[in-house]
Amino acid sequence: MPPSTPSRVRYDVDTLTDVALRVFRERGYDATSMEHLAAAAGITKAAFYHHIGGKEELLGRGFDRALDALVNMLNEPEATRGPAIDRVRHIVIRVVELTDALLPEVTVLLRTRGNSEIERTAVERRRQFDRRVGAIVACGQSEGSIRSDQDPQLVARLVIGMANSIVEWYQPSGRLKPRELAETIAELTLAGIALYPGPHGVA
Amino acid sequence: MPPSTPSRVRYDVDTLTDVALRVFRERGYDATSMEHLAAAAGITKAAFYHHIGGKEELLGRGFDRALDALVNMLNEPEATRGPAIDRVRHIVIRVVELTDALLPEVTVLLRTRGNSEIERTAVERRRQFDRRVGAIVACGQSEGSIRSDQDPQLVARLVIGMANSIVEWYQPSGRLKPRELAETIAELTLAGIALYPGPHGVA
DNA sequence: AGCGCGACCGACTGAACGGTCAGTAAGCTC
DNA sequence: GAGCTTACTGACCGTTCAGTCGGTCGCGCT
Repeated sequence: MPPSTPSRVRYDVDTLTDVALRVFRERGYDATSMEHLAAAAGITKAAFYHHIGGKEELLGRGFDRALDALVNMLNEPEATRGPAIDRVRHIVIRVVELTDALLPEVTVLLRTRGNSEIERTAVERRRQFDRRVGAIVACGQSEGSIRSDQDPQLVARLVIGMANSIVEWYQPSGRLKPRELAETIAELTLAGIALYPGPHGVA
Repeated sequence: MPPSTPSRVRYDVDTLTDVALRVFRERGYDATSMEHLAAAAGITKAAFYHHIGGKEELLGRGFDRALDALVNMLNEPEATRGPAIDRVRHIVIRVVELTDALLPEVTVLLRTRGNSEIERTAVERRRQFDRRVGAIVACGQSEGSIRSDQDPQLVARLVIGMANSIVEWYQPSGRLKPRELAETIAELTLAGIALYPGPHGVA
């Protein structure tokens, strides 16, 4: 038998983490049993435990994947140099792209309630991400590229909140291409939906 | 003993539903046991079952509270008459206000994954809500009050998504008043965050 | 005073949970 | 082909879950 068709499919930690996060995204972490994961992977529950330390380790690996990608993105040159409004635009686009690439990981991260130590750590890292974006918004306000009539931290939360909200309905296999979606969200974030900015709004 | 200080606190279905939804919001529905609910209410688990039919009934009551409020809101005169851009603005503000007033209910609704029949029904009702908002956006595009370079259903999802995202961090007891928050979100939705709309964006 | 009833409790049940373990089969090495 | 390692299985463990049940308490009514 050629080595391209092995007699038995082999699994490793990363592959099983992929499977687990896909199921976590569909059913939610708490509603997913190890039997669900085993069935989705095509092996027994005990075989799962041969590769991983426990259910929560799978969750932690998902958190790390998502948070590492998000934090690394904030260190990209386009997110650290230039006018703050352009940096915010880049961040919004990259958040959407990363969500497309790591949809299960990001979805699970966003749904976490902080019920365990590992979840609370992830929530705290995510808060730090929001705070860094808030600092960039504040920078843009003193620069004059971003409107100064709103709290910068609140603006950051809302902008990131809109970008994050796509996990509720977005399907990578759908017709809507991630690039188009990212551009749309960046455009709405920066310019809003109104055609004539005159008569609407408060200020 | 005066009737104002009864020897035993009495509970009814609505009070217990309040307690349950508060805990569901903090821990998540699946991670919440009936013992958690009983402890939060100050009674035993068996006493809880004296008033309600089961755990899922509490969830269903939360769904109904949130969805009834949201759908009724769409039938308010300010959401059915006038320029579509003003109707969208009103809807955004009311969504924030309702989220403030029914924070546990709305949060639990938004986190639902559709694992049971009652959850799937709620998800479907929520989709119908989004679709009705999408129709109003489309109306505004043909009216000329909303920009026509984006898919109306996508715009609706994103606008509602931003408003919904506040459940992740908003606390009704905090310094930020719901009215101010609602105005900020409506303003960002309509006009965006950029100060000079010229050099930024794609189109 | 005594009765009835709704509210409530402690103790329980069967099922499902996360996780363990002894054992097996396949592949590699010498 | 003996011996070892890795991947995996089926049966099982203790715990926790949603939900049940027989009985008790206290209030209102007569």
